[in-house]
Amino acid sequence: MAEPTRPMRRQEIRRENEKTILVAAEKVFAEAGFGGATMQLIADLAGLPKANLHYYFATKEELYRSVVQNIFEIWLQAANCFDAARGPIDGISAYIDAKMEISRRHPDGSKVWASEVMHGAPVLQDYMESTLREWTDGRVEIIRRWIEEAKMDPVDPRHLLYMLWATTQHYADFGHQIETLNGGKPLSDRQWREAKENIKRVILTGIGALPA
Amino acid sequence: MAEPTRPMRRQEIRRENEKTILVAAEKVFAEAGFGGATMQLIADLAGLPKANLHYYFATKEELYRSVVQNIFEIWLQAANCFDAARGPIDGISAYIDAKMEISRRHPDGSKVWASEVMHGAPVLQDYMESTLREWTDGRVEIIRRWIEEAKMDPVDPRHLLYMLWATTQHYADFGHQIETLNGGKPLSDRQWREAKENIKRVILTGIGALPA
DNA sequence: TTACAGCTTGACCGTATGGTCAGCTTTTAA
DNA sequence: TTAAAAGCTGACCATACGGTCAAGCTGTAA
Repeated sequence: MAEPTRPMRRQEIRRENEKTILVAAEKVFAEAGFGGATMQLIADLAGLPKANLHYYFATKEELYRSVVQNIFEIWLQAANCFDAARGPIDGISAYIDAKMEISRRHPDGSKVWASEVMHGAPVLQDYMESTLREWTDGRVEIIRRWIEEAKMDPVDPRHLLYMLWATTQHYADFGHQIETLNGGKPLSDRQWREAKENIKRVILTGIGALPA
Repeated sequence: MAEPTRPMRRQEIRRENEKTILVAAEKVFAEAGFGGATMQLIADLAGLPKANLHYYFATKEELYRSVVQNIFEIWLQAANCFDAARGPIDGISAYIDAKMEISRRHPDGSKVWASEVMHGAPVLQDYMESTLREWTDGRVEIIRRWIEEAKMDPVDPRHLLYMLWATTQHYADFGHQIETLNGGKPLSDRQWREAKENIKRVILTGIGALPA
């Protein structure tokens, strides 16, 4: 755009094209599902010939796997909020904020992830049985400690985690439904803030971390 | 099975075949998504020739629409729990029970519904803009009254509803993830009961309907 | 018994899709 | 300057899919 056809570095070309393709793919996979997505659709959205996609990603499955792994990384990063926290108020608040931000900024990625899990996690089974399980076990331990230290009521840590996942993820996966019920308009900044505050208040109060 | 080829009534034939096809279709759509599902797969699972499916359901879209409408009916029925209730404890408890029962008994239907909404509700848009909106507005009004009557804290009714939907639906849509984290085994009767109780306690306490 | 309507199905068709490839252009490094 | 490596792409292919249809079968009602 700026410079008239400055020669691109190999590295740049690769990085840029892979990025372009991944962004397009994420959107198409989110909108149509794996089965409904076509390489042609992704290529059109990326503004590249279909054969070019196959140069960077040998198969549709490989491209899909890349998209799913990408969002999984983001998802795991949000996990860190949990660690440094001194108690449930800090930790869970930060986690809800982080997950809601993901739902807002990466709704397509969230949908792809949800779709993947819903269909039995054909490509992510390994991750789920290793990384995800470890992560979950770690947080369960943290929550258990909070309960021992009387920082919250004795709530089953796993079901609490599911509740956090479900509630935050819902704003991405069911965003269309929420939008429809919101008069066809996306949630405003204010509404997102209210959503976060409601979730935090109900859950933190519900587990006895905040005074009722 | 019982009688050796007793001649079937026309009505019976139709009802039975439609039922068989719908059951098979629900499963295949849930597992593969609309795009990934094939009429052949559904036919095989139903134990009928593919051409026979097209006799009862002209197109894949029509079959899909029937499946989605079916689950939507069930979904709406659970709504009634809300109505007769005298307060949030009764109403929300019953609703959580009903929705969790749906997640347990109709996980495939739940997934199809989730998938449909995630992909922008191409066939259900009308329902969402009429039936679902009316239903939602009605419950919002009920919750608002409960708040006025000081039966619960002033929580935003919409975000509370989303929380109920999300949390209960999660056990169907992300059932595979939950199962994986449960050591590869489905939740037991006891675990389902614990799930329900945890959700109820956290939410009802969180909205100030139960004493902390 | 018969004639008709509804049900069944193997064979078939057009199309769209994932994937391939040969030949071209551009970058790179010596 | 040059030759190899990397990137690009139009044309092509085999397959699988949704859908059709004509011919046969079966329940129904007179």
